[in-house]
Amino acid sequence: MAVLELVGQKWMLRILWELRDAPLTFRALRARCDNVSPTVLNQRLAALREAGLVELGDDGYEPTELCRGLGDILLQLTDWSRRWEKERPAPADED
Amino acid sequence: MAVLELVGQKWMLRILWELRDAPLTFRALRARCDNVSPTVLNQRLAALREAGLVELGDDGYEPTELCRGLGDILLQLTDWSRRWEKERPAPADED
DNA sequence: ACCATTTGCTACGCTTTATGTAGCACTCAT
DNA sequence: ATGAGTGCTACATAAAGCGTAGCAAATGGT
Repeated sequence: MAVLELVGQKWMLRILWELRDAPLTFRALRARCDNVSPTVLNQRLAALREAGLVELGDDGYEPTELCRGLGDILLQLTDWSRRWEKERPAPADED
Repeated sequence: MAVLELVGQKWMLRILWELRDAPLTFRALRARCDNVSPTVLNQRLAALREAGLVELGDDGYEPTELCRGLGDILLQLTDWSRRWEKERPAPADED
């Protein structure tokens, strides 16, 4: 299950999520991702580009056709997330 | 998108994936996850339990009802993964 | 040509997180 | 009591991430 290793890395899901509907420049994407350090962002984008999931176009980074299916799944994930946040036990205060 | 932070942590997707159809003991789960260090596994399981997604039953750790929907999404993710592995550009050799 | 702005991206020192091994406390069967 | 299984923790080391600063190239304005 190679995708779990790729997409299970920190920031990966977030990055793909932020690119879901419009291209973003490196800096804009960084801003969307809570100003993740450019070092990590670059590493992730490099991995995503090598995997053929993201490409750098004229308007910034955008998901490739290959990535569309993943986008749908991410949408379902966030749908599920909303339901989960309503039903989950503890309101997520840390200790 | 709180779920992205929870589930985007290292090993999280893998853990949920390994628990997809049968309960696993702490040690068995650890073995399935490439012998991830017990420190991290315990941290992740604690987070998943606090989130109400996983519980410790008589036969080991298992996803809760709340988690079922997520399981379906994970299945789709692995479906997508199989397609992706056929069509992706580089055969994933590291450098 | 010159300057300011924006682009993608890298370098560096520091903190956080993960790893790997060992082992504790507990339960249960023998 | 012994041995094997359980969940989980401690500790030192290695890896990953963070935050800030800044570089080189491209763009637009004067």
